[in-house]
Amino acid sequence: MESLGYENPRLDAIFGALSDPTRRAILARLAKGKASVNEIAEPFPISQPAISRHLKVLENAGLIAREVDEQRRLATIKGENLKAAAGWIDHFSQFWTTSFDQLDGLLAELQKDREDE
Amino acid sequence: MESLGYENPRLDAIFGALSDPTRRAILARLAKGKASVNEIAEPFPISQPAISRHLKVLENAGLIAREVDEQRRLATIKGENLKAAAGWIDHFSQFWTTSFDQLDGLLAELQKDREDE
DNA sequence: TGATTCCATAACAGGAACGTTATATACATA
DNA sequence: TATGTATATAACGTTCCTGTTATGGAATCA
Repeated sequence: MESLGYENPRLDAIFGALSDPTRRAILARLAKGKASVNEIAEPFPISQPAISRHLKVLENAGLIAREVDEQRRLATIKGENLKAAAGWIDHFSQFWTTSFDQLDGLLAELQKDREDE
Repeated sequence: MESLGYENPRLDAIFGALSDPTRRAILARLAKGKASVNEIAEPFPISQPAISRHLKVLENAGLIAREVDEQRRLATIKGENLKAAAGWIDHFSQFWTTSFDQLDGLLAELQKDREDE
């Protein structure tokens, strides 16, 4: 099962990628379908190299995949790693929405995850 | 309804706060209940001022609240803003449902929680 | 009062992040 | 072949982030 221990570089990268408004907007754009770098860059007031680097950050976080189409590089959304982020949040959100009775079980689960590392 | 536009400083702060493993661990600790700064700092190999600053980052992101108890400053989890992050992810996850199969139920639950507010 | 505990803030250093412009590379086309 | 288009990378500067040590303030206790 998914690790939820102290250190988790994958979550670092995912949340770090999501913390930038340009990158969130890029993901929003890609949610409508794959797009080339220039198509992605068009609405933003920053340079093309800056966009290329944002794309690399998203790629390193596993949030997008890239493919080659002639001289263009198309980017597509990759949902799996975003699921990891949603899963982390959801996991903890349970602590604030469930009764204290169930808290112990959830805590035991967390503890187990940490020990799995 | 919640804004999902290009810029959203609140999401910047929330995702930025979550991108650090120490801060995620602090939230995990606080999920077990309120704690003082020293109690929070105890398991970490970093100095108390460093912990104090992490707490300030979490507070600025609206992820924790603080209260005074004699000479101690207790911190508690504050779920609302974390739901904003979950909501952002959830919103876009609609487009990638293929890879979100097993999370659908949980996300629906989250959605319900948000509507209850 | 004086000492101790708990926590915050200031000042600083090292490195990461994000932007820029300039340039290189690869493919497409005339 | 020469040229234009699409994208990546290099080099650089500025700002932000995270840690440190030193210190200050408030509450507690001897």
